[in-house]
Amino acid sequence: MEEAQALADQAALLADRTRATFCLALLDGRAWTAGELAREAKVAVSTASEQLDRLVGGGLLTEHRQGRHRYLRLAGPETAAVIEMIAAAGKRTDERPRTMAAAHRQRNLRFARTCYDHLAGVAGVALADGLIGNGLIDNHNGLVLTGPGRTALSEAGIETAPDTQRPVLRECIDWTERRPHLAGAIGAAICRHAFGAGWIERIGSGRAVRVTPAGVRDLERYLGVVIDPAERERSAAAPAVPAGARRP
Amino acid sequence: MEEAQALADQAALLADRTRATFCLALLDGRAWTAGELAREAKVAVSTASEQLDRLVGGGLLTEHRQGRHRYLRLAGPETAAVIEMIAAAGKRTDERPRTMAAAHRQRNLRFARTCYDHLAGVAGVALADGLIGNGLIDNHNGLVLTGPGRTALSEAGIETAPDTQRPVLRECIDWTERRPHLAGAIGAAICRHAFGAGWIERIGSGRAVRVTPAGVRDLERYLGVVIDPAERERSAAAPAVPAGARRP
DNA sequence: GCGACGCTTCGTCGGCCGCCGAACCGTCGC
DNA sequence: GCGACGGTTCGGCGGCCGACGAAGCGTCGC
Repeated sequence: MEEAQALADQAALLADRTRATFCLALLDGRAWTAGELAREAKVAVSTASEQLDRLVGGGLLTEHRQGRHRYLRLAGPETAAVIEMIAAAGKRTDERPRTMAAAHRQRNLRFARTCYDHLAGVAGVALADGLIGNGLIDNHNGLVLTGPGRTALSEAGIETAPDTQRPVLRECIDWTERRPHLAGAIGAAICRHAFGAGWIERIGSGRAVRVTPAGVRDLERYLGVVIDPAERERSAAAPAVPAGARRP
Repeated sequence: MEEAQALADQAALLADRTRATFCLALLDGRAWTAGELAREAKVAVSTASEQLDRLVGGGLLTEHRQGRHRYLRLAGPETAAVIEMIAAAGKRTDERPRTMAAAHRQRNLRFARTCYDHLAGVAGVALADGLIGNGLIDNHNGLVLTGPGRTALSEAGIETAPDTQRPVLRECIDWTERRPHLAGAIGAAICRHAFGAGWIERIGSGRAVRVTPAGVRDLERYLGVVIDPAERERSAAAPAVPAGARRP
């Protein structure tokens, strides 16, 4: 009944190419202006303005007006997770890239990217595995930063005091790797610091990032995590995951 | 670009009251016929037939034709998770039930229900917590059934051999409790056996289930898990969870 | 065989929705 | 002040999409 209507309304927010483009762009966790988003989606600013109203009204986006600018960002990490999940569900058919440039772009994206406000991809998963293997993070009862972990992060210059009431550390399933990586306040702090310290930098305007030599060095030095850039070359093909447990 | 189109197409499958009704009904994990679904959504069978084509074509549903019947079910656990996630995202405004009957229904649903093919709700979370506390399930490195756990489940009559290649045991965030419960092949096996052995039974035609006295007894006897039916009375109000980490 | 039944296909209608351009409003810079 | 600029509002257009009924097809039961 009206529960169905609510579900339909919620889904309808993403069921449009223009609005979907907005949300995918905003998945990088940054705030965009209305005009930037209009250009990104190649629509008139008037169109963008109306569609953004709907997304804000539906609770997917939050806005922040400042002067003559209207800044928009995703409402929160859960929103980003929903969008990633639906997008991943549509990726059943792991289509192969058609051109060399596309293959190159896909390889970059698979290797390292931002997932809303934290790190994902092969490198993101490796980081999570490394910190758990090191004992800097304990996964015995949920994910918890250990004493040594807190020390190591502090020494690396990463703030470990949660500034909000969001979960400090939580898993986020990576929908290309199908493995968990680090989200939550700490995950975001690590990502923020990695940008600030030049450990990673964006490739072009998308969500793909590159791990810099300094990043490889400092990640090993401070966190004891080894990221092998050569791994990037091997992150080409999709793992052949069946499209859900089919039943006869 | 076309990634946005794919996302929009995927979301569009759910962005319709009729199709949403179908999917919500199918969340119970059972197979429904096309006619049943048409009646559920109060549309002509011709309409249902067409919409079901789209859902099957989009990969959300699988069909199974037998005689003059067309059985439909959700394509898999991931699909159910996506649907639950979007529905939960729309539930931001935790509206209070208006009538006594609605409050009663909500209480039942919050206490125990099926989440596609496994158990959720307060009871589902309690089951997960209990098995982990008991040491029957180990959560040190993902969720793994321990030796004693395998023995206990066998003695209870629950098959522990995975029959498919789906993850044996995995967490599934419960979107009313915001706590993990047991999904995966084992989670489904437990649920299946709980129905078969009369531990739980459906209330009406929805997803709500009741834990029978026999269920309470056997869950404690075989699995060492205590489910307190009185807890049902306290599962009325929604926990006041903020609608995502808003940013200033 | 025959009707009853479950489902599908087709044609059609109505409404919603996304898009644009034009006009307008507020902000910024000189 | 003025123009430039970002954004919003409004009216209108076009297309898509979901709804239905009627006709048709295959299956089941007698």
